[in-house]
Amino acid sequence: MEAIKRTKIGKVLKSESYGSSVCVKGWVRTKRGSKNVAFLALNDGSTIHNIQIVADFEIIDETLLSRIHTGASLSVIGSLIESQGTGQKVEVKAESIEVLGEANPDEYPLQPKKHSLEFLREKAHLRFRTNTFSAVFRIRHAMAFAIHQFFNGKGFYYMHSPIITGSDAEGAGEMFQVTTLDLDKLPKTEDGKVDYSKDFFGKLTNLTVSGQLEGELAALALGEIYTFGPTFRAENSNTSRHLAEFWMIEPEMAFYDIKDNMDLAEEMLKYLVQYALDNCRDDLEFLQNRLLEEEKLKPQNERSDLPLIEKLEFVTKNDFVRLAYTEAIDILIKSKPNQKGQFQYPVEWGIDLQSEHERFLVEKHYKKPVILTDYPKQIKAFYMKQNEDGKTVRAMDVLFPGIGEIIGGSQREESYEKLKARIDEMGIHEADMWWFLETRKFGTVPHSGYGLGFERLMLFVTGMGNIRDVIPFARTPKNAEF
RNA sequence: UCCUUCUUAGCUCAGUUGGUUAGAGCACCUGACUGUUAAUCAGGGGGUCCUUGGUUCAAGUCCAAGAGAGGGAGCCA
Repeated sequence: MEAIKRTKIGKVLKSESYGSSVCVKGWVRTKRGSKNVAFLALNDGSTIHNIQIVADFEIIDETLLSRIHTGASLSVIGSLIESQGTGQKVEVKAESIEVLGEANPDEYPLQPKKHSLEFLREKAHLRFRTNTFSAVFRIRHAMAFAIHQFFNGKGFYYMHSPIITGSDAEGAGEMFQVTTLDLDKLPKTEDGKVDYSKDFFGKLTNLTVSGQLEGELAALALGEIYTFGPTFRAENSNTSRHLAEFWMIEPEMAFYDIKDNMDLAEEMLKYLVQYALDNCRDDLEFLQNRLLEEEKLKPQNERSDLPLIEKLEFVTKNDFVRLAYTEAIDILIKSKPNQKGQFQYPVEWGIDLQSEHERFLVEKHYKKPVILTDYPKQIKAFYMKQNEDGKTVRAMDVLFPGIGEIIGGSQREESYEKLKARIDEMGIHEADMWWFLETRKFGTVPHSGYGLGFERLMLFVTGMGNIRDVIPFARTPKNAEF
Protein backbone atom coordinates (compact mmCIF):
# COMPACT_ATOMS: atom_id res chain seq x y z
CA MET A 1 0.00 0.00 0.00
CA GLU A 2 1.13 3.49 -0.80
CA ALA A 3 2.43 5.35 2.19
CA ILE A 4 0.07 7.95 3.64
CA LYS A 5 1.43 10.75 5.76
CA ARG A 6 0.51 10.48 9.44
CA THR A 7 -2.12 12.83 10.78
CA LYS A 8 -2.18 13.64 14.49
CA ILE A 9 -5.23 12.34 16.29
CA GLY A 10 -6.24 15.77 17.55
CA LYS A 11 -6.61 16.87 13.94
CA VAL A 12 -8.33 13.69 12.74
CA LEU A 13 -11.00 14.03 15.43
CA LYS A 14 -11.92 17.48 14.11
CA SER A 15 -12.00 16.36 10.49
CA GLU A 16 -15.21 15.84 8.55
CA SER A 17 -13.65 14.43 5.39
CA TYR A 18 -15.60 11.21 5.58
CA GLY A 19 -14.35 8.50 3.29
CA SER A 20 -10.82 9.87 3.02
CA SER A 21 -7.81 7.70 3.80
CA VAL A 22 -5.87 8.53 6.94
CA CYS A 23 -2.85 7.19 8.79
CA VAL A 24 -2.80 7.51 12.58
CA LYS A 25 -0.12 6.32 14.98
CA GLY A 26 -0.26 6.04 18.71
CA TRP A 27 -0.58 3.88 21.80
CA VAL A 28 -3.53 1.62 22.59
CA ARG A 29 -5.54 2.64 25.63
CA THR A 30 -8.17 -0.12 25.51
CA LYS A 31 -9.22 -2.96 23.30
CA ARG A 32 -12.81 -4.15 23.27
CA GLY A 33 -14.06 -7.01 21.22
CA SER A 34 -17.09 -8.90 20.12
CA LYS A 35 -17.61 -11.71 17.61
CA ASN A 36 -16.91 -9.93 14.36
CA VAL A 37 -15.19 -6.72 15.25
CA ALA A 38 -12.73 -5.20 17.72
CA PHE A 39 -12.47 -1.59 18.88
CA LEU A 40 -9.18 0.03 19.76
CA ALA A 41 -8.92 3.35 21.56
CA LEU A 42 -5.74 4.99 20.24
CA ASN A 43 -4.00 8.04 21.70
CA ASP A 44 -0.94 9.90 20.42
CA GLY A 45 -0.64 12.65 23.01
CA SER A 46 -1.89 15.39 20.70
CA THR A 47 -5.17 15.55 22.62
CA ILE A 48 -6.83 14.08 25.67
CA HIS A 49 -9.29 12.32 23.35
CA ASN A 50 -8.74 8.94 21.73
CA ILE A 51 -9.60 7.93 18.21
CA GLN A 52 -11.58 4.73 17.89
CA ILE A 53 -10.11 2.22 15.47
CA VAL A 54 -12.62 -0.30 14.13
CA ALA A 55 -11.02 -3.61 13.22
CA ASP A 56 -13.34 -5.86 11.26
CA PHE A 57 -12.15 -9.47 11.44
CA GLU A 58 -12.87 -9.89 7.72
CA ILE A 59 -10.25 -7.24 6.97
CA ILE A 60 -7.83 -7.43 9.91
CA ASP A 61 -6.21 -10.73 10.82
CA GLU A 62 -7.25 -11.98 14.24
CA THR A 63 -3.76 -13.25 15.13
CA LEU A 64 -2.48 -9.72 14.56
CA LEU A 65 -5.19 -8.39 16.84
CA SER A 66 -4.26 -10.92 19.51
CA ARG A 67 -0.84 -9.21 19.73
CA ILE A 68 -2.46 -5.90 20.56
CA HIS A 69 -3.06 -5.02 24.21
CA THR A 70 -3.25 -1.88 26.28
CA GLY A 71 0.05 -0.03 25.84
CA ALA A 72 0.98 -1.39 22.41
CA SER A 73 1.99 1.10 19.73
CA LEU A 74 0.34 0.98 16.32
CA SER A 75 0.38 2.50 12.90
CA VAL A 76 -3.08 2.32 11.39
CA ILE A 77 -4.20 3.10 7.87
CA GLY A 78 -7.90 3.24 7.16
CA SER A 79 -10.78 5.40 6.13
CA LEU A 80 -12.27 8.12 8.22
CA ILE A 81 -15.94 7.39 8.80
CA GLU A 82 -18.82 8.80 10.76
CA SER A 83 -19.14 6.62 13.82
CA GLN A 84 -21.97 4.12 14.01
CA GLY A 85 -21.62 4.06 17.78
CA THR A 86 -22.72 6.80 20.11
CA GLY A 87 -19.56 7.62 22.05
CA GLN A 88 -17.72 9.51 19.32
CA LYS A 89 -18.33 11.45 16.16
CA VAL A 90 -15.68 9.97 13.90
CA GLU A 91 -13.67 6.77 13.83
CA VAL A 92 -11.16 5.04 11.60
CA LYS A 93 -12.18 1.84 9.88
CA ALA A 94 -8.88 0.01 9.66
CA GLU A 95 -7.62 -1.32 6.35
CA SER A 96 -4.22 -2.26 7.71
CA ILE A 97 -2.66 -2.25 11.14
CA GLU A 98 1.05 -2.45 11.87
CA VAL A 99 2.11 -3.28 15.42
CA LEU A 100 5.10 -1.03 16.03
CA GLY A 101 5.71 -2.30 19.55
CA GLU A 102 3.89 -4.87 21.65
CA ALA A 103 3.18 -4.39 25.35
CA ASN A 104 3.11 -7.66 27.25
CA PRO A 105 -0.06 -7.47 29.32
CA ASP A 106 1.46 -9.56 32.10
CA GLU A 107 4.13 -6.92 32.62
CA TYR A 108 2.65 -3.62 31.43
CA PRO A 109 1.53 -1.88 34.61
CA LEU A 110 -1.07 0.51 33.26
CA GLN A 111 -4.61 -0.70 32.90
CA PRO A 112 -7.69 0.92 31.44
CA LYS A 113 -8.90 1.86 34.89
CA LYS A 114 -8.27 4.39 37.56
CA HIS A 115 -4.85 4.13 39.15
CA SER A 116 -3.82 5.94 42.30
CA LEU A 117 -1.52 8.91 41.83
CA GLU A 118 0.87 7.32 44.33
CA PHE A 119 1.15 4.19 42.19
CA LEU A 120 1.72 6.25 39.05
CA ARG A 121 4.40 8.27 40.82
CA GLU A 122 6.42 5.05 41.00
CA LYS A 123 5.79 4.54 37.29
CA ALA A 124 6.77 8.05 36.29
CA HIS A 125 8.34 6.78 33.07
CA LEU A 126 4.95 5.52 31.88
CA ARG A 127 2.52 7.88 33.54
CA PHE A 128 2.70 10.28 30.57
CA ARG A 129 0.53 7.66 28.89
CA THR A 130 -2.39 8.27 31.23
CA ASN A 131 -5.13 10.80 30.65
CA THR A 132 -4.39 12.72 33.83
CA PHE A 133 -0.67 13.13 33.26
CA SER A 134 -0.85 13.81 29.55
CA ALA A 135 -3.32 16.60 30.41
CA VAL A 136 -1.06 17.94 33.16
CA PHE A 137 2.03 18.01 30.94
CA ARG A 138 0.27 19.57 27.99
CA ILE A 139 -0.85 22.31 30.36
CA ARG A 140 2.67 22.57 31.76
CA HIS A 141 3.94 23.25 28.26
CA ALA A 142 1.22 25.83 27.66
CA MET A 143 2.07 27.65 30.88
CA ALA A 144 5.79 27.77 30.09
CA PHE A 145 5.02 29.09 26.63
CA ALA A 146 2.56 31.65 28.00
CA ILE A 147 5.13 32.95 30.45
CA HIS A 148 7.53 33.76 27.63
CA GLN A 149 4.73 35.25 25.58
CA PHE A 150 3.57 37.45 28.46
CA PHE A 151 6.97 38.89 29.22
CA ASN A 152 8.04 39.18 25.61
CA GLY A 153 4.87 41.12 24.91
CA LYS A 154 5.78 43.58 27.63
CA GLY A 155 9.34 44.11 26.41
CA PHE A 156 11.04 42.03 29.07
CA TYR A 157 14.24 40.20 28.19
CA TYR A 158 14.70 36.52 29.04
CA MET A 159 17.92 36.38 31.04
CA HIS A 160 19.84 33.21 31.84
CA SER A 161 21.09 33.35 35.40
CA PRO A 162 23.78 30.83 36.33
CA ILE A 163 22.91 27.41 37.70
CA ILE A 164 26.22 27.04 39.53
CA THR A 165 26.87 29.80 42.01
CA GLY A 166 29.87 30.79 44.06
CA SER A 167 27.96 32.92 46.51
CA ASP A 168 26.29 31.32 49.48
CA ALA A 169 24.68 34.59 50.48
CA GLU A 170 21.47 34.10 48.55
CA GLY A 171 19.94 33.14 51.84
CA ALA A 172 16.97 31.26 50.45
CA GLY A 173 17.78 27.88 51.90
CA GLU A 174 20.14 24.94 52.17
CA MET A 175 22.22 24.38 49.05
CA PHE A 176 23.52 21.43 47.06
CA GLN A 177 27.29 21.56 46.84
CA VAL A 178 28.90 21.16 43.42
CA THR A 179 32.37 19.64 43.41
CA THR A 180 34.75 17.55 41.35
CA LEU A 181 36.88 16.71 44.38
CA ASP A 182 37.31 13.03 45.24
CA LEU A 183 35.22 12.74 48.38
CA ASP A 184 37.32 9.78 49.57
CA LYS A 185 40.55 11.79 49.30
CA LEU A 186 39.75 15.39 50.09
CA PRO A 187 42.64 17.85 49.82
CA LYS A 188 43.16 19.61 53.15
CA THR A 189 44.63 22.96 54.09
CA GLU A 190 47.19 23.28 56.89
CA ASP A 191 44.48 23.82 59.48
CA GLY A 192 42.72 20.61 58.43
CA LYS A 193 39.84 22.08 56.45
CA VAL A 194 38.88 21.12 52.91
CA ASP A 195 41.08 22.99 50.43
CA TYR A 196 38.58 24.34 47.92
CA SER A 197 41.32 26.06 45.96
CA LYS A 198 41.91 22.58 44.54
CA ASP A 199 38.26 22.25 43.47
CA PHE A 200 37.10 22.78 39.89
CA PHE A 201 36.23 26.45 40.30
CA GLY A 202 38.92 27.12 42.88
CA LYS A 203 36.30 27.85 45.49
CA LEU A 204 33.25 26.36 47.17
CA THR A 205 30.32 26.27 44.73
CA ASN A 206 26.67 25.27 44.93
CA LEU A 207 23.59 24.88 42.77
CA THR A 208 21.58 28.08 42.72
CA VAL A 209 18.67 28.64 45.09
CA SER A 210 17.58 31.74 43.18
CA GLY A 211 18.56 33.71 40.12
CA GLN A 212 17.37 36.92 41.68
CA LEU A 213 20.64 38.60 42.58
CA GLU A 214 22.04 38.09 39.07
CA GLY A 215 18.65 39.10 37.66
CA GLU A 216 18.91 42.43 39.46
CA LEU A 217 22.27 43.09 37.84
CA ALA A 218 20.75 42.66 34.39
CA ALA A 219 17.61 44.67 35.21
CA LEU A 220 19.78 47.61 36.25
CA ALA A 221 20.87 47.99 32.64
CA LEU A 222 18.33 46.21 30.44
CA GLY A 223 15.38 47.62 32.35
CA GLU A 224 13.02 44.68 32.63
CA ILE A 225 14.17 41.08 32.61
CA TYR A 226 12.94 37.69 33.75
CA THR A 227 14.61 34.40 34.45
CA PHE A 228 12.95 31.02 34.04
CA GLY A 229 15.00 28.05 35.03
CA PRO A 230 15.61 25.26 37.51
CA THR A 231 16.28 26.05 41.13
CA PHE A 232 17.64 23.76 43.83
CA ARG A 233 16.98 23.62 47.56
CA ALA A 234 18.51 20.96 49.78
CA GLU A 235 15.86 21.39 52.47
CA ASN A 236 14.56 18.22 54.03
CA SER A 237 11.04 19.18 53.06
CA ASN A 238 8.49 16.39 52.80
CA THR A 239 5.31 18.11 51.72
CA SER A 240 2.96 18.25 48.78
CA ARG A 241 4.19 21.78 48.01
CA HIS A 242 8.00 21.41 47.97
CA LEU A 243 10.58 19.98 45.61
CA ALA A 244 14.37 19.84 45.82
CA GLU A 245 14.51 20.78 42.14
CA PHE A 246 11.85 23.11 40.85
CA TRP A 247 11.39 25.79 38.21
CA MET A 248 11.07 29.41 39.06
CA ILE A 249 10.20 32.55 37.14
CA GLU A 250 11.93 35.65 38.50
CA PRO A 251 11.20 39.00 36.89
CA GLU A 252 13.28 42.00 37.95
CA MET A 253 12.32 45.50 36.89
CA ALA A 254 14.17 48.81 37.12
CA PHE A 255 12.05 51.84 38.06
CA TYR A 256 9.23 49.68 39.52
CA ASP A 257 8.04 50.41 43.03
CA ILE A 258 6.13 47.91 45.17
CA LYS A 259 2.81 48.89 43.62
CA ASP A 260 4.09 48.42 40.08
CA ASN A 261 5.44 45.10 41.26
CA MET A 262 2.05 43.99 42.59
CA ASP A 263 0.30 45.17 39.45
CA LEU A 264 2.66 43.12 37.31
CA ALA A 265 2.30 40.00 39.46
CA GLU A 266 -1.48 40.19 39.38
CA GLU A 267 -1.62 40.89 35.66
CA MET A 268 0.77 38.01 34.97
CA LEU A 269 -1.16 35.46 37.03
CA LYS A 270 -4.44 36.45 35.40
CA TYR A 271 -2.85 36.27 31.96
CA LEU A 272 -1.51 32.78 32.61
CA VAL A 273 -4.78 31.46 33.99
CA GLN A 274 -6.69 33.00 31.07
CA TYR A 275 -4.20 31.42 28.66
CA ALA A 276 -4.96 28.01 30.13
CA LEU A 277 -8.71 28.63 29.87
CA ASP A 278 -8.34 29.70 26.24
CA ASN A 279 -5.90 27.05 25.08
CA CYS A 280 -6.25 23.97 27.31
CA ARG A 281 -10.01 23.63 27.50
CA ASP A 282 -10.24 19.87 26.85
CA ASP A 283 -7.54 19.06 29.35
CA LEU A 284 -9.02 21.34 32.00
CA GLU A 285 -12.43 19.76 31.50
CA PHE A 286 -10.92 16.33 31.93
CA LEU A 287 -9.10 17.37 35.10
CA GLN A 288 -12.21 19.08 36.42
CA ASN A 289 -14.30 15.94 35.97
CA ARG A 290 -11.58 13.87 37.55
CA LEU A 291 -11.62 16.17 40.58
CA LEU A 292 -15.40 16.07 40.80
CA GLU A 293 -15.32 12.26 40.80
CA GLU A 294 -12.64 12.29 43.47
CA GLU A 295 -14.58 14.71 45.61
CA LYS A 296 -17.68 12.56 45.61
CA LEU A 297 -15.73 10.27 47.93
CA LYS A 298 -14.99 13.09 50.36
CA PRO A 299 -17.23 14.43 53.10
CA GLN A 300 -19.13 17.62 52.22
CA ASN A 301 -16.99 19.98 54.29
CA GLU A 302 -13.77 18.93 52.54
CA ARG A 303 -15.08 19.56 49.05
CA SER A 304 -13.96 22.64 47.18
CA ASP A 305 -16.34 25.54 46.70
CA LEU A 306 -16.01 25.74 42.95
CA PRO A 307 -15.27 23.31 40.11
CA LEU A 308 -11.81 23.82 38.59
CA ILE A 309 -12.79 25.91 35.59
CA GLU A 310 -15.05 28.21 37.61
CA LYS A 311 -12.25 28.60 40.14
CA LEU A 312 -9.87 29.68 37.36
CA GLU A 313 -12.45 32.05 35.89
CA PHE A 314 -13.00 33.54 39.31
CA VAL A 315 -9.32 34.42 39.56
CA THR A 316 -9.26 36.10 36.16
CA LYS A 317 -12.35 38.19 36.91
CA ASN A 318 -11.71 39.45 40.43
CA ASP A 319 -9.16 41.86 41.82
CA PHE A 320 -6.73 40.43 44.32
CA VAL A 321 -7.02 41.78 47.85
CA ARG A 322 -4.06 43.97 48.82
CA LEU A 323 -3.35 44.14 52.48
CA ALA A 324 -0.52 45.30 54.72
CA TYR A 325 0.88 42.77 57.17
CA THR A 326 -0.14 44.96 60.12
CA GLU A 327 -3.77 45.00 58.96
CA ALA A 328 -3.65 41.25 58.39
CA ILE A 329 -2.50 40.72 61.96
CA ASP A 330 -5.42 42.89 63.15
CA ILE A 331 -7.90 40.80 61.19
CA LEU A 332 -6.38 37.60 62.50
CA ILE A 333 -6.45 38.78 66.11
CA LYS A 334 -10.13 39.69 65.79
CA SER A 335 -10.99 36.52 63.85
CA LYS A 336 -13.30 33.85 65.20
CA PRO A 337 -10.73 31.03 65.17
CA ASN A 338 -8.33 33.21 67.15
CA GLN A 339 -11.00 34.27 69.66
CA LYS A 340 -11.93 30.62 70.10
CA GLY A 341 -8.28 29.63 70.44
CA GLN A 342 -8.41 27.45 67.35
CA PHE A 343 -5.07 28.57 65.92
CA GLN A 344 -2.17 26.35 66.84
CA TYR A 345 0.23 29.29 66.63
CA PRO A 346 -0.65 32.47 68.54
CA VAL A 347 -1.04 35.65 66.51
CA GLU A 348 0.88 38.79 67.38
CA TRP A 349 2.68 41.50 65.44
CA GLY A 350 6.12 40.30 64.43
CA ILE A 351 5.37 36.63 63.86
CA ASP A 352 5.86 34.99 60.52
CA LEU A 353 2.38 34.03 59.35
CA GLN A 354 1.76 30.29 59.56
CA SER A 355 -0.11 28.21 57.00
CA GLU A 356 -3.22 28.24 59.16
CA HIS A 357 -3.19 32.06 59.25
CA GLU A 358 -2.65 32.45 55.52
CA ARG A 359 -5.37 29.91 54.83
CA PHE A 360 -7.81 31.76 57.06
CA LEU A 361 -7.22 35.04 55.23
CA VAL A 362 -7.39 33.58 51.73
CA GLU A 363 -9.92 30.76 52.05
CA LYS A 364 -12.25 31.96 54.81
CA HIS A 365 -12.05 35.72 55.23
CA TYR A 366 -11.61 37.07 51.69
CA LYS A 367 -12.17 33.96 49.58
CA LYS A 368 -9.85 35.30 46.89
CA PRO A 369 -6.14 35.71 46.22
CA VAL A 370 -4.46 38.08 48.68
CA ILE A 371 -1.29 40.12 48.29
CA LEU A 372 0.28 40.81 51.66
CA THR A 373 2.81 43.62 51.92
CA ASP A 374 5.04 45.46 54.38
CA TYR A 375 6.22 42.62 56.59
CA PRO A 376 8.40 43.10 59.67
CA LYS A 377 12.00 43.31 58.53
CA GLN A 378 13.15 40.62 60.96
CA ILE A 379 11.32 37.89 59.09
CA LYS A 380 12.34 38.92 55.58
CA ALA A 381 15.48 38.89 53.42
CA PHE A 382 18.28 41.45 53.60
CA TYR A 383 17.74 42.91 50.13
CA MET A 384 14.18 44.15 50.68
CA LYS A 385 13.58 47.92 50.73
CA GLN A 386 13.20 49.28 54.23
CA ASN A 387 10.17 51.44 54.99
CA GLU A 388 10.38 54.81 56.75
CA ASP A 389 8.87 53.32 59.91
CA GLY A 390 12.13 51.46 60.51
CA LYS A 391 10.20 48.29 61.32
CA THR A 392 8.86 46.95 58.04
CA VAL A 393 10.12 46.20 54.54
CA ARG A 394 8.40 46.47 51.18
CA ALA A 395 7.88 42.76 50.73
CA MET A 396 4.92 41.25 48.95
CA ASP A 397 3.64 37.69 49.07
CA VAL A 398 0.85 36.56 46.79
CA LEU A 399 -1.25 33.95 48.57
CA PHE A 400 -3.51 31.58 46.64
CA PRO A 401 -6.27 29.36 47.96
CA GLY A 402 -5.15 25.80 48.55
CA ILE A 403 -1.54 26.59 47.75
CA GLY A 404 -0.37 29.34 50.03
CA GLU A 405 2.53 31.44 48.83
CA ILE A 406 2.68 31.27 45.05
CA ILE A 407 4.79 34.42 44.66
CA GLY A 408 7.28 36.06 47.00
CA GLY A 409 8.86 39.37 46.09
CA SER A 410 9.66 42.92 47.10
CA GLN A 411 10.84 46.29 46.12
CA ARG A 412 14.61 46.02 46.45
CA GLU A 413 16.72 48.21 48.73
CA GLU A 414 18.46 50.63 46.39
CA SER A 415 20.35 52.62 49.00
CA TYR A 416 23.98 51.50 49.29
CA GLU A 417 24.21 52.54 52.95
CA LYS A 418 20.98 50.89 54.04
CA LEU A 419 21.73 47.68 52.14
CA LYS A 420 25.24 47.49 53.55
CA ALA A 421 23.95 48.10 57.05
CA ARG A 422 21.43 45.30 56.67
CA ILE A 423 24.10 42.92 55.34
CA ASP A 424 26.25 43.69 58.38
CA GLU A 425 23.31 43.33 60.76
CA MET A 426 22.40 39.92 59.41
CA GLY A 427 25.97 38.68 59.48
CA ILE A 428 26.20 38.07 55.74
CA HIS A 429 29.73 37.75 54.39
CA GLU A 430 30.19 41.11 52.71
CA ALA A 431 33.16 40.06 50.61
CA ASP A 432 30.91 37.67 48.69
CA MET A 433 28.47 40.46 47.92
CA TRP A 434 30.77 43.12 46.49
CA TRP A 435 29.26 42.91 43.01
CA PHE A 436 25.71 43.17 44.34
CA LEU A 437 26.63 46.22 46.40
CA GLU A 438 28.33 47.91 43.45
CA THR A 439 25.01 48.16 41.60
CA ARG A 440 23.87 50.43 44.44
CA LYS A 441 27.11 52.35 44.36
CA PHE A 442 26.97 53.14 40.65
CA GLY A 443 23.76 54.55 39.25
CA THR A 444 21.35 52.90 41.62
CA VAL A 445 17.62 53.16 40.90
CA PRO A 446 14.44 52.01 42.63
CA HIS A 447 13.62 48.52 41.40
CA SER A 448 11.51 45.52 42.22
CA GLY A 449 11.02 41.86 41.45
CA TYR A 450 9.50 38.60 42.54
CA GLY A 451 9.73 34.84 42.23
CA LEU A 452 6.88 32.67 40.96
CA GLY A 453 7.06 28.97 41.76
CA PHE A 454 6.22 27.37 38.43
CA GLU A 455 5.02 24.10 39.94
CA ARG A 456 2.83 25.98 42.42
CA LEU A 457 1.22 27.77 39.50
CA MET A 458 0.74 24.32 37.95
CA LEU A 459 -0.94 23.05 41.12
CA PHE A 460 -3.42 25.87 40.94
CA VAL A 461 -4.17 25.65 37.23
CA THR A 462 -4.50 21.86 37.10
CA GLY A 463 -6.13 21.43 40.50
CA MET A 464 -3.66 18.66 41.30
CA GLY A 465 -2.99 18.21 45.01
CA ASN A 466 0.65 17.12 45.06
CA ILE A 467 3.54 19.03 43.52
CA ARG A 468 5.19 15.72 42.57
CA ASP A 469 2.42 15.22 40.05
CA VAL A 470 2.95 18.42 38.07
CA ILE A 471 6.66 17.95 37.27
CA PRO A 472 7.76 15.05 35.06
CA PHE A 473 10.32 13.58 37.43
CA ALA A 474 10.15 14.87 40.97
CA ARG A 475 13.29 15.28 43.03
CA THR A 476 12.51 15.07 46.72
CA PRO A 477 14.46 13.89 49.78
CA LYS A 478 15.45 10.24 49.25
CA ASN A 479 14.07 10.19 45.74
CA ALA A 480 15.90 10.84 42.46
CA GLU A 481 14.64 7.86 40.43
CA PHE A 482 14.45 8.18 36.64
C1' U B 1 13.02 16.98 60.83
C1' C B 2 8.30 16.47 63.95
C1' C B 3 3.09 14.56 64.43
C1' U B 4 -0.23 11.03 62.33
C1' U B 5 -2.18 7.10 59.21
C1' C B 6 -1.00 3.21 56.12
C1' U B 7 1.84 -1.27 53.72
C1' U B 8 -2.41 -8.30 52.04
C1' A B 9 -2.68 -11.01 44.16
C1' G B 10 -0.24 -6.97 38.46
C1' C B 11 -3.95 -2.73 40.34
C1' U B 12 -7.85 -1.08 44.09
C1' C B 13 -9.14 -3.06 48.52
C1' A B 14 -11.87 -6.65 52.43
C1' G B 15 -10.01 -9.96 56.16
C1' U B 16 -14.38 -10.04 63.02
C1' U B 17 -12.34 -11.10 70.12
C1' G B 18 -5.28 -14.21 67.42
C1' G B 19 -7.74 -20.28 65.20
C1' U B 20 -7.23 -24.78 60.72
C1' U B 21 -7.09 -24.42 53.00
C1' A B 22 -6.16 -15.78 53.01
C1' G B 23 -10.92 -13.40 49.79
C1' A B 24 -13.56 -9.77 46.18
C1' G B 25 -13.65 -6.44 41.92
C1' C B 26 -10.60 -5.08 37.90
C1' A B 27 -6.42 -6.87 34.77
C1' C B 28 -4.54 -11.52 32.35
C1' C B 29 -5.75 -16.56 29.85
C1' U B 30 -9.91 -19.78 27.70
C1' G B 31 -14.85 -19.80 25.87
C1' A B 32 -19.66 -17.27 24.65
C1' C B 33 -21.66 -12.78 22.34
C1' U B 34 -24.04 -9.10 15.21
C1' G B 35 -20.88 -2.10 16.84
C1' U B 36 -18.20 -1.94 21.74
C1' U B 37 -17.60 2.75 25.09
C1' A B 38 -13.23 1.19 31.78
C1' A B 39 -18.22 -3.73 26.91
C1' U B 40 -20.93 -7.85 29.14
C1' C B 41 -21.53 -13.20 30.75
C1' A B 42 -19.19 -18.18 32.31
C1' G B 43 -14.72 -20.65 33.72
C1' G B 44 -9.30 -20.67 34.92
C1' G B 45 -4.34 -19.36 36.61
C1' G B 46 -2.18 -15.91 40.04
C1' G B 47 0.15 -14.56 47.26
C1' U B 48 7.79 -13.43 50.55
C1' C B 49 0.22 -10.83 53.98
C1' C B 50 6.81 -4.67 53.54
C1' U B 51 11.47 -6.63 56.45
C1' U B 52 13.71 -8.47 60.93
C1' G B 53 13.07 -9.99 65.82
C1' G B 54 9.68 -11.18 69.86
C1' U B 55 4.99 -12.99 72.66
C1' U B 56 1.85 -17.46 71.97
C1' C B 57 -0.09 -24.29 71.44
C1' A B 58 -1.24 -20.99 67.21
C1' A B 59 0.30 -14.35 64.20
C1' G B 60 -2.08 -11.27 58.01
C1' U B 61 -4.13 -10.01 63.03
C1' C B 62 -0.56 -8.58 69.25
C1' C B 63 4.51 -6.13 70.70
C1' A B 64 9.45 -3.84 69.24
C1' A B 65 12.87 -2.01 65.69
C1' G B 66 13.71 -0.83 60.61
C1' A B 67 12.20 0.42 55.41
C1' G B 68 8.75 2.73 52.12
C1' A B 69 4.30 5.63 51.14
C1' G B 70 0.10 9.15 52.20
C1' G B 71 -1.81 13.41 55.01
C1' G B 72 -0.58 17.53 58.28
C1' A B 73 3.38 20.89 60.32
C1' G B 74 8.12 23.50 59.92
C1' C B 75 11.48 25.66 56.04
C1' C B 76 9.85 28.17 51.38
C1' A B 77 8.52 29.09 45.69
